[in-house]
Amino acid sequence: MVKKTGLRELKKQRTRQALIEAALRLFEDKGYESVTVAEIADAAEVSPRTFFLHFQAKEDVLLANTDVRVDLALRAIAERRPEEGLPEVLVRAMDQMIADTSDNDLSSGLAALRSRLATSVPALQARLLQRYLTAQAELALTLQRAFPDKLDTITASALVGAVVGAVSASASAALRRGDEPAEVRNAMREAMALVARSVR
Amino acid sequence: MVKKTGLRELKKQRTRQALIEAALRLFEDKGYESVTVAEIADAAEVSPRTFFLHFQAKEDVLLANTDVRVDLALRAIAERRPEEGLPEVLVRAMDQMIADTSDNDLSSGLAALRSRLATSVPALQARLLQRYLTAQAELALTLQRAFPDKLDTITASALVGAVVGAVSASASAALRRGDEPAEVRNAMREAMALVARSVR
DNA sequence: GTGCATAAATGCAGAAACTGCAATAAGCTG
DNA sequence: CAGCTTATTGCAGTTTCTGCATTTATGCAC
Repeated sequence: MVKKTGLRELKKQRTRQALIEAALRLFEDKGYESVTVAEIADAAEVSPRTFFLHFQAKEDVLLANTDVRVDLALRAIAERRPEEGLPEVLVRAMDQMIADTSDNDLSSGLAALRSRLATSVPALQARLLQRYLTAQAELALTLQRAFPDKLDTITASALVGAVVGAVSASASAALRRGDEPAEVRNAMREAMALVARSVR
Repeated sequence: MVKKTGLRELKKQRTRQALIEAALRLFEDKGYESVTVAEIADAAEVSPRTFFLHFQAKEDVLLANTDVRVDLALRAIAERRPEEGLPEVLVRAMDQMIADTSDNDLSSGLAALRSRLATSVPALQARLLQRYLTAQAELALTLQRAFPDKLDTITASALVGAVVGAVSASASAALRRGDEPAEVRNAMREAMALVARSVR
Protein backbone atom coordinates (compact mmCIF):
# COMPACT_ATOMS: atom_id res chain seq x y z
CA MET A 1 0.00 0.00 0.00
CA VAL A 2 3.03 2.29 0.02
CA LYS A 3 3.07 4.82 -2.79
CA LYS A 4 6.40 4.92 -4.51
CA THR A 5 6.88 8.15 -6.33
CA GLY A 6 10.24 7.87 -8.03
CA LEU A 7 10.91 8.29 -11.71
CA ARG A 8 11.60 4.62 -12.02
CA GLU A 9 8.19 3.76 -10.64
CA LEU A 10 6.58 6.28 -12.96
CA LYS A 11 8.04 4.64 -16.01
CA LYS A 12 7.04 1.25 -14.77
CA GLN A 13 3.43 2.34 -14.48
CA ARG A 14 3.68 3.91 -17.91
CA THR A 15 4.64 0.71 -19.60
CA ARG A 16 1.96 -1.06 -17.60
CA GLN A 17 -0.67 1.34 -18.81
CA ALA A 18 0.68 1.14 -22.34
CA LEU A 19 0.29 -2.62 -22.22
CA ILE A 20 -3.25 -2.38 -20.91
CA GLU A 21 -4.33 0.15 -23.49
CA ALA A 22 -2.67 -1.69 -26.33
CA ALA A 23 -4.31 -4.93 -25.26
CA LEU A 24 -7.68 -3.24 -24.93
CA ARG A 25 -7.50 -1.78 -28.39
CA LEU A 26 -6.33 -4.99 -30.01
CA PHE A 27 -8.94 -7.09 -28.25
CA GLU A 28 -11.70 -4.78 -29.43
CA ASP A 29 -10.31 -4.93 -32.91
CA LYS A 30 -9.53 -8.56 -33.50
CA GLY A 31 -11.04 -10.42 -30.59
CA TYR A 32 -9.29 -11.84 -27.57
CA GLU A 33 -8.20 -15.17 -28.93
CA SER A 34 -6.59 -13.94 -32.10
CA VAL A 35 -4.38 -11.43 -30.36
CA THR A 36 -1.06 -12.77 -29.17
CA VAL A 37 0.94 -11.47 -26.28
CA ALA A 38 3.70 -10.73 -28.74
CA GLU A 39 1.38 -8.40 -30.63
CA ILE A 40 0.34 -6.60 -27.47
CA ALA A 41 3.93 -6.11 -26.45
CA ASP A 42 4.73 -4.92 -29.92
CA ALA A 43 1.92 -2.38 -29.91
CA ALA A 44 3.05 -1.15 -26.51
CA GLU A 45 6.61 -0.97 -27.82
CA VAL A 46 8.10 -3.26 -25.26
CA SER A 47 9.55 -6.71 -25.38
CA PRO A 48 7.23 -9.71 -25.04
CA ARG A 49 9.17 -10.70 -22.00
CA THR A 50 8.18 -7.45 -20.34
CA PHE A 51 4.49 -8.31 -20.62
CA PHE A 52 4.94 -11.20 -18.25
CA LEU A 53 6.85 -8.97 -15.92
CA HIS A 54 3.66 -6.99 -15.37
CA PHE A 55 1.02 -9.67 -15.74
CA GLN A 56 1.12 -13.26 -14.69
CA ALA A 57 -0.90 -14.35 -17.68
CA LYS A 58 -2.47 -12.97 -20.80
CA GLU A 59 -5.87 -12.80 -19.13
CA ASP A 60 -4.62 -10.68 -16.27
CA VAL A 61 -4.19 -7.63 -18.42
CA LEU A 62 -7.99 -7.46 -18.48
CA LEU A 63 -8.29 -7.90 -14.75
CA ALA A 64 -6.11 -4.96 -13.85
CA ASN A 65 -7.40 -2.81 -11.00
CA THR A 66 -9.98 -5.37 -9.98
CA ASP A 67 -8.73 -5.47 -6.42
CA VAL A 68 -9.87 -1.94 -5.77
CA ARG A 69 -13.49 -2.88 -5.34
CA VAL A 70 -12.68 -5.73 -3.05
CA ASP A 71 -10.56 -3.42 -0.95
CA LEU A 72 -13.52 -1.07 -0.67
CA ALA A 73 -15.74 -3.86 0.55
CA LEU A 74 -13.13 -5.04 2.99
CA ARG A 75 -12.83 -1.57 4.40
CA ALA A 76 -16.60 -1.29 4.62
CA ILE A 77 -16.59 -4.33 6.84
CA ALA A 78 -13.57 -3.41 8.90
CA GLU A 79 -14.85 0.10 9.55
CA ARG A 80 -18.22 -0.95 10.80
CA ARG A 81 -19.82 1.35 13.27
CA PRO A 82 -20.71 -0.29 16.55
CA GLU A 83 -24.44 0.12 16.11
CA GLU A 84 -24.42 -1.64 12.75
CA GLY A 85 -25.66 -5.20 12.72
CA LEU A 86 -24.43 -8.04 10.57
CA PRO A 87 -26.94 -7.58 7.77
CA GLU A 88 -26.29 -3.85 7.44
CA VAL A 89 -22.55 -4.31 7.21
CA LEU A 90 -22.84 -7.08 4.68
CA VAL A 91 -25.22 -5.10 2.53
CA ARG A 92 -23.03 -2.03 2.70
CA ALA A 93 -19.97 -4.04 1.73
CA MET A 94 -21.70 -5.59 -1.25
CA ASP A 95 -23.03 -2.23 -2.32
CA GLN A 96 -19.46 -1.07 -2.55
CA MET A 97 -18.72 -3.82 -5.02
CA ILE A 98 -21.87 -3.34 -7.03
CA ALA A 99 -21.56 0.41 -7.36
CA ASP A 100 -20.10 1.43 -10.67
CA THR A 101 -16.71 3.03 -10.29
CA SER A 102 -15.84 4.00 -13.85
CA ASP A 103 -14.21 7.26 -12.90
CA ASN A 104 -12.12 7.52 -16.01
CA ASP A 105 -12.72 6.41 -19.56
CA LEU A 106 -10.11 3.75 -19.52
CA SER A 107 -11.36 1.84 -16.54
CA SER A 108 -14.97 1.98 -17.71
CA GLY A 109 -14.00 0.76 -21.14
CA LEU A 110 -11.96 -1.93 -19.52
CA ALA A 111 -14.84 -2.98 -17.30
CA ALA A 112 -17.25 -3.09 -20.21
CA LEU A 113 -14.94 -5.14 -22.38
CA ARG A 114 -14.19 -7.38 -19.49
CA SER A 115 -17.80 -8.25 -18.78
CA ARG A 116 -18.40 -8.78 -22.46
CA LEU A 117 -15.45 -11.11 -22.84
CA ALA A 118 -15.99 -12.85 -19.53
CA THR A 119 -18.92 -14.71 -21.00
CA SER A 120 -17.29 -15.62 -24.28
CA VAL A 121 -13.68 -16.34 -23.38
CA PRO A 122 -13.28 -19.39 -21.17
CA ALA A 123 -9.79 -18.53 -20.03
CA LEU A 124 -10.90 -15.13 -18.86
CA GLN A 125 -14.00 -16.47 -17.22
CA ALA A 126 -11.92 -18.94 -15.30
CA ARG A 127 -9.52 -16.31 -14.05
CA LEU A 128 -12.35 -14.04 -13.04
CA LEU A 129 -14.00 -16.78 -11.04
CA GLN A 130 -10.73 -17.40 -9.27
CA ARG A 131 -10.58 -13.78 -8.27
CA TYR A 132 -14.07 -14.03 -6.91
CA LEU A 133 -13.01 -16.96 -4.82
CA THR A 134 -10.04 -15.28 -3.24
CA ALA A 135 -12.10 -12.16 -2.70
CA GLN A 136 -14.71 -14.27 -0.99
CA ALA A 137 -12.13 -15.77 1.31
CA GLU A 138 -10.86 -12.34 2.29
CA LEU A 139 -14.36 -11.05 2.85
CA ALA A 140 -15.26 -14.04 4.99
CA LEU A 141 -12.17 -13.59 7.09
CA THR A 142 -12.71 -9.91 7.82
CA LEU A 143 -16.40 -10.47 8.39
CA GLN A 144 -15.66 -13.15 10.91
CA ARG A 145 -13.21 -10.84 12.61
CA ALA A 146 -15.77 -8.07 12.73
CA PHE A 147 -18.32 -10.35 14.40
CA PRO A 148 -16.18 -12.82 16.29
CA ASP A 149 -18.84 -13.72 18.81
CA LYS A 150 -21.56 -14.14 16.26
CA LEU A 151 -19.82 -16.02 13.46
CA ASP A 152 -17.50 -18.96 13.23
CA THR A 153 -15.24 -19.41 10.25
CA ILE A 154 -17.52 -21.79 8.43
CA THR A 155 -20.65 -19.73 8.88
CA ALA A 156 -18.89 -16.59 7.74
CA SER A 157 -17.72 -18.38 4.61
CA ALA A 158 -21.18 -19.72 3.92
CA LEU A 159 -22.71 -16.32 4.36
CA VAL A 160 -20.30 -14.55 2.08
CA GLY A 161 -20.52 -17.40 -0.39
CA ALA A 162 -24.28 -17.10 -0.47
CA VAL A 163 -24.30 -13.36 -1.01
CA VAL A 164 -21.54 -13.29 -3.60
CA GLY A 165 -22.98 -16.36 -5.30
CA ALA A 166 -26.44 -14.87 -5.53
CA VAL A 167 -25.25 -11.48 -6.70
CA SER A 168 -22.84 -12.74 -9.32
CA ALA A 169 -25.26 -15.38 -10.60
CA SER A 170 -28.03 -12.87 -11.06
CA ALA A 171 -25.62 -10.48 -12.70
CA SER A 172 -24.45 -13.08 -15.15
CA ALA A 173 -28.06 -14.07 -15.87
CA ALA A 174 -28.97 -10.46 -16.53
CA LEU A 175 -25.94 -10.03 -18.75
CA ARG A 176 -26.75 -13.15 -20.68
CA ARG A 177 -30.24 -11.77 -21.21
CA GLY A 178 -28.74 -8.64 -22.68
CA ASP A 179 -29.71 -6.22 -19.94
CA GLU A 180 -28.34 -2.72 -19.74
CA PRO A 181 -25.80 -1.94 -17.02
CA ALA A 182 -28.44 -0.24 -14.90
CA GLU A 183 -30.71 -3.26 -15.10
CA VAL A 184 -27.85 -5.53 -14.23
CA ARG A 185 -27.11 -3.49 -11.15
CA ASN A 186 -30.77 -3.72 -10.26
CA ALA A 187 -30.76 -7.47 -10.54
CA MET A 188 -27.72 -7.61 -8.28
CA ARG A 189 -29.41 -5.49 -5.63
CA GLU A 190 -32.50 -7.64 -5.70
CA ALA A 191 -30.45 -10.78 -5.36
CA MET A 192 -28.72 -9.29 -2.38
CA ALA A 193 -32.03 -8.41 -0.79
CA LEU A 194 -33.22 -11.94 -1.38
CA VAL A 195 -30.30 -13.46 0.46
CA ALA A 196 -30.06 -10.81 3.15
CA ARG A 197 -32.98 -12.51 4.83
CA SER A 198 -30.91 -15.51 5.78
CA VAL A 199 -28.43 -13.28 7.56
CA ARG A 200 -30.60 -12.52 10.56
CA MET B 1 -27.23 -40.37 -22.77
CA VAL B 2 -27.40 -43.29 -25.17
CA LYS B 3 -25.33 -46.30 -24.17
CA LYS B 4 -23.20 -47.44 -27.01
CA THR B 5 -22.12 -50.99 -26.49
CA GLY B 6 -19.92 -51.86 -29.45
CA LEU B 7 -16.41 -53.16 -29.28
CA ARG B 8 -15.14 -49.89 -30.60
CA GLU B 9 -16.77 -47.99 -27.78
CA LEU B 10 -15.40 -50.46 -25.27
CA LYS B 11 -11.84 -49.87 -26.37
CA LYS B 12 -12.38 -46.16 -26.36
CA GLN B 13 -13.48 -46.28 -22.75
CA ARG B 14 -10.53 -48.50 -21.98
CA THR B 15 -7.99 -46.00 -23.19
CA ARG B 16 -9.92 -43.28 -21.41
CA GLN B 17 -9.74 -45.17 -18.16
CA ALA B 18 -6.11 -45.98 -18.74
CA LEU B 19 -5.39 -42.29 -19.15
CA ILE B 20 -7.28 -41.39 -15.99
CA GLU B 21 -5.57 -44.05 -13.91
CA ALA B 22 -2.15 -43.24 -15.27
CA ALA B 23 -2.68 -39.56 -14.58
CA LEU B 24 -3.94 -40.27 -11.10
CA ARG B 25 -0.95 -42.38 -10.22
CA LEU B 26 1.55 -39.94 -11.65
CA PHE B 27 -0.05 -36.95 -9.95
CA GLU B 28 0.08 -38.72 -6.61
CA ASP B 29 3.68 -39.57 -7.21
CA LYS B 30 5.23 -36.42 -8.56
CA GLY B 31 2.62 -33.72 -8.14
CA TYR B 32 0.37 -32.23 -10.74
CA GLU B 33 2.65 -29.58 -12.18
CA SER B 34 5.64 -31.77 -12.77
CA VAL B 35 3.75 -34.37 -14.73
CA THR B 36 3.49 -33.67 -18.43
CA VAL B 37 0.72 -34.81 -20.70
CA ALA B 38 3.34 -36.69 -22.65
CA GLU B 39 4.21 -38.70 -19.58
CA ILE B 40 0.60 -39.54 -18.89
CA ALA B 41 0.10 -40.69 -22.43
CA ASP B 42 3.27 -42.70 -22.20
CA ALA B 43 2.19 -44.41 -19.01
CA ALA B 44 -1.17 -45.20 -20.57
CA GLU B 45 0.61 -46.51 -23.64
CA VAL B 46 -1.04 -44.18 -26.09
CA SER B 47 0.14 -41.29 -28.14
CA PRO B 48 0.16 -37.81 -26.59
CA ARG B 49 -2.20 -36.75 -29.31
CA THR B 50 -4.73 -39.27 -28.07
CA PHE B 51 -4.86 -37.63 -24.68
CA PHE B 52 -6.40 -34.53 -26.18
CA LEU B 53 -8.85 -36.68 -28.04
CA HIS B 54 -10.35 -37.66 -24.73
CA PHE B 55 -9.82 -34.53 -22.66
CA GLN B 56 -9.98 -30.94 -23.70
CA ALA B 57 -7.15 -29.99 -21.40
CA LYS B 58 -4.72 -31.50 -18.94
CA GLU B 59 -6.93 -30.49 -16.01
CA ASP B 60 -9.96 -32.27 -17.38
CA VAL B 61 -8.54 -35.68 -16.70
CA LEU B 62 -9.16 -34.91 -13.04
CA LEU B 63 -12.68 -33.71 -13.64
CA ALA B 64 -13.87 -36.86 -15.31
CA ASN B 65 -17.32 -38.04 -14.28
CA THR B 66 -18.13 -34.77 -12.58
CA ASP B 67 -21.29 -34.29 -14.61
CA VAL B 68 -22.93 -37.27 -13.00
CA ARG B 69 -23.71 -35.42 -9.81
CA VAL B 70 -25.12 -32.47 -11.63
CA ASP B 71 -27.31 -34.76 -13.67
CA LEU B 72 -28.62 -36.25 -10.45
CA ALA B 73 -29.51 -32.83 -9.11
CA LEU B 74 -31.13 -31.85 -12.38
CA ARG B 75 -33.24 -34.96 -12.30
CA ALA B 76 -34.15 -34.30 -8.69
CA ILE B 77 -35.57 -30.99 -9.77
CA ALA B 78 -37.22 -32.17 -12.92
CA GLU B 79 -38.89 -35.09 -11.18
CA ARG B 80 -40.40 -33.06 -8.40
CA ARG B 81 -43.57 -34.43 -6.97
CA PRO B 82 -46.49 -32.03 -7.13
CA GLU B 83 -46.78 -31.66 -3.40
CA GLU B 84 -43.16 -30.59 -3.02
CA GLY B 85 -42.53 -26.93 -2.53
CA LEU B 86 -39.60 -24.91 -3.77
CA PRO B 87 -37.43 -25.29 -0.68
CA GLU B 88 -37.88 -29.05 -0.52
CA VAL B 89 -36.91 -29.51 -4.13
CA LEU B 90 -33.89 -27.31 -3.83
CA VAL B 91 -32.69 -29.05 -0.71
CA ARG B 92 -33.22 -32.45 -2.26
CA ALA B 93 -31.29 -31.44 -5.37
CA MET B 94 -28.36 -30.14 -3.37
CA ASP B 95 -28.36 -33.23 -1.22
CA GLN B 96 -27.79 -35.22 -4.37
CA MET B 97 -24.67 -33.22 -5.06
CA ILE B 98 -23.38 -33.34 -1.52
CA ALA B 99 -23.88 -37.05 -1.04
CA ASP B 100 -20.70 -38.99 -1.51
CA THR B 101 -20.91 -41.25 -4.51
CA SER B 102 -17.59 -43.04 -4.34
CA ASP B 103 -18.97 -46.40 -5.41
CA ASN B 104 -15.71 -47.71 -6.69
CA ASP B 105 -12.15 -47.17 -5.55
CA LEU B 106 -11.14 -45.25 -8.58
CA SER B 107 -13.77 -42.56 -8.40
CA SER B 108 -13.29 -42.05 -4.69
CA GLY B 109 -9.57 -41.79 -5.10
CA LEU B 110 -10.13 -39.41 -7.94
CA ALA B 111 -12.49 -37.28 -5.87
CA ALA B 112 -10.07 -37.16 -2.97
CA LEU B 113 -7.12 -36.21 -5.12
CA ARG B 114 -9.24 -33.68 -6.91
CA SER B 115 -10.30 -31.85 -3.80
CA ARG B 116 -6.74 -31.90 -2.53
CA LEU B 117 -5.34 -30.50 -5.73
CA ALA B 118 -8.18 -28.07 -6.30
CA THR B 119 -6.81 -25.87 -3.57
CA SER B 120 -3.19 -26.03 -4.61
CA VAL B 121 -3.28 -26.06 -8.37
CA PRO B 122 -4.62 -22.82 -9.84
CA ALA B 123 -5.34 -24.27 -13.25
CA LEU B 124 -7.44 -27.01 -11.77
CA GLN B 125 -9.21 -24.67 -9.41
CA ALA B 126 -10.13 -22.44 -12.30
CA ARG B 127 -11.55 -25.29 -14.34
CA LEU B 128 -13.52 -26.56 -11.42
CA LEU B 129 -15.06 -23.18 -10.79
CA GLN B 130 -16.07 -23.02 -14.41
CA ARG B 131 -17.85 -26.31 -14.07
CA TYR B 132 -19.68 -24.98 -11.08
CA LEU B 133 -20.82 -22.03 -13.11
CA THR B 134 -22.24 -24.03 -15.97
CA ALA B 135 -23.83 -26.41 -13.51
CA GLN B 136 -25.41 -23.44 -11.79
CA ALA B 137 -26.82 -22.20 -15.05
CA GLU B 138 -28.35 -25.58 -15.81
CA LEU B 139 -29.78 -25.85 -12.33
CA ALA B 140 -31.28 -22.39 -12.49
CA LEU B 141 -32.87 -23.15 -15.82
CA THR B 142 -34.53 -26.39 -14.77
CA LEU B 143 -35.56 -24.87 -11.46
CA GLN B 144 -37.23 -22.01 -13.22
CA ARG B 145 -38.99 -24.48 -15.50
CA ALA B 146 -40.17 -26.49 -12.52
CA PHE B 147 -41.66 -23.39 -10.90
CA PRO B 148 -42.53 -21.19 -13.83
CA ASP B 149 -45.22 -19.22 -12.01
CA LYS B 150 -43.11 -18.67 -8.93
CA LEU B 151 -39.69 -17.82 -10.35
CA ASP B 152 -38.39 -15.61 -13.09
CA THR B 153 -35.04 -16.27 -14.69
CA ILE B 154 -33.12 -13.82 -12.56
CA THR B 155 -34.56 -14.96 -9.27
CA ALA B 156 -33.92 -18.58 -10.11
CA SER B 157 -30.31 -17.76 -10.90
CA ALA B 158 -29.92 -15.80 -7.70
CA LEU B 159 -31.39 -18.60 -5.66
CA VAL B 160 -29.22 -21.28 -7.15
CA GLY B 161 -26.22 -18.99 -6.95
CA ALA B 162 -26.84 -18.41 -3.28
CA VAL B 163 -27.20 -22.07 -2.44
CA VAL B 164 -24.27 -23.28 -4.50
CA GLY B 165 -22.18 -20.35 -3.36
CA ALA B 166 -22.87 -21.01 0.31
CA VAL B 167 -22.35 -24.75 0.06
CA SER B 168 -19.14 -24.60 -1.92
CA ALA B 169 -17.71 -21.77 0.16
CA SER B 170 -18.32 -23.60 3.39
CA ALA B 171 -16.90 -26.75 1.90
CA SER B 172 -13.74 -25.03 0.82
CA ALA B 173 -13.43 -23.36 4.22
CA ALA B 174 -13.80 -26.72 5.93
CA LEU B 175 -11.26 -28.27 3.61
CA ARG B 176 -8.82 -25.47 4.19
CA ARG B 177 -9.22 -26.06 7.89
CA GLY B 178 -8.31 -29.70 7.38
CA ASP B 179 -11.66 -31.25 8.20
CA GLU B 180 -12.45 -34.87 7.54
CA PRO B 181 -14.81 -35.67 4.65
CA ALA B 182 -17.68 -36.27 7.05
CA GLU B 183 -17.17 -32.90 8.69
CA VAL B 184 -16.97 -31.24 5.33
CA ARG B 185 -20.27 -32.75 4.35
CA ASN B 186 -21.69 -31.52 7.60
CA ALA B 187 -20.54 -27.99 6.94
CA MET B 188 -22.17 -28.15 3.52
CA ARG B 189 -25.47 -29.25 4.97
CA GLU B 190 -25.44 -26.50 7.54
CA ALA B 191 -24.68 -23.93 4.89
CA MET B 192 -27.60 -25.19 2.88
CA ALA B 193 -29.88 -24.94 5.87
CA LEU B 194 -28.70 -21.41 6.46
CA VAL B 195 -29.60 -20.29 2.98
CA ALA B 196 -32.75 -22.37 2.68
CA ARG B 197 -34.46 -19.74 4.78
CA SER B 198 -34.33 -17.19 2.01
CA VAL B 199 -36.17 -19.55 -0.30
CA ARG B 200 -39.54 -19.17 1.30
C1' DG C 1 -17.32 -62.85 -46.57
C1' DT C 2 -16.44 -58.59 -49.27
C1' DG C 3 -16.58 -53.81 -49.63
C1' DC C 4 -17.52 -49.43 -47.79
C1' DA C 5 -18.34 -46.07 -44.21
C1' DT C 6 -17.12 -44.54 -39.69
C1' DA C 7 -14.36 -43.45 -36.01
C1' DA C 8 -10.29 -44.03 -32.99
C1' DA C 9 -5.54 -43.61 -32.77
C1' DT C 10 -1.21 -41.85 -34.51
C1' DG C 11 2.63 -38.86 -36.19
C1' DC C 12 4.24 -34.53 -37.41
C1' DA C 13 4.66 -29.81 -37.64
C1' DG C 14 3.74 -25.66 -35.49
C1' DA C 15 1.58 -21.83 -32.81
C1' DA C 16 1.33 -19.69 -28.55
C1' DA C 17 1.87 -19.12 -23.55
C1' DC C 18 5.06 -18.93 -20.22
C1' DT C 19 9.83 -19.53 -17.56
C1' DG C 20 14.84 -19.25 -16.34
C1' DC C 21 18.96 -17.04 -16.96
C1' DA C 22 22.26 -13.82 -18.02
C1' DA C 23 23.11 -9.19 -19.73
C1' DT C 24 22.07 -4.29 -20.20
C1' DA C 25 20.60 0.12 -18.94
C1' DA C 26 18.53 3.34 -16.19
C1' DG C 27 17.26 5.29 -11.79
C1' DC C 28 18.58 5.71 -6.87
C1' DT C 29 21.62 6.40 -2.74
C1' DG C 30 25.45 7.64 -0.11
C1' DC D 1 31.24 9.76 -8.76
C1' DA D 2 30.68 4.77 -7.14
C1' DG D 3 27.82 1.11 -5.98
C1' DC D 4 23.36 -0.89 -5.45
C1' DT D 5 18.90 -1.82 -7.11
C1' DT D 6 15.59 -2.86 -10.52
C1' DA D 7 12.99 -2.55 -14.94
C1' DT D 8 13.78 -4.17 -19.32
C1' DT D 9 15.59 -7.13 -22.75
C1' DG D 10 17.06 -11.28 -25.63
C1' DC D 11 17.40 -16.00 -26.06
C1' DA D 12 16.71 -20.64 -25.51
C1' DG D 13 13.73 -23.93 -23.94
C1' DT D 14 9.53 -26.45 -22.12
C1' DT D 15 4.74 -27.37 -22.25
C1' DT D 16 0.13 -27.20 -23.65
C1' DC D 17 -2.80 -27.61 -27.34
C1' DT D 18 -4.32 -27.61 -32.52
C1' DG D 19 -4.65 -28.77 -37.58
C1' DC D 20 -3.96 -32.08 -40.89
C1' DA D 21 -3.05 -36.20 -43.19
C1' DT D 22 -2.57 -41.18 -42.46
C1' DT D 23 -3.14 -45.63 -40.58
C1' DT D 24 -5.83 -49.09 -38.30
C1' DA D 25 -9.66 -51.21 -36.42
C1' DT D 26 -14.60 -51.70 -36.01
C1' DG D 27 -19.40 -51.71 -37.72
C1' DC D 28 -22.67 -52.35 -41.35
C1' DA D 29 -24.95 -53.44 -45.76
C1' DC D 30 -25.20 -56.47 -49.25
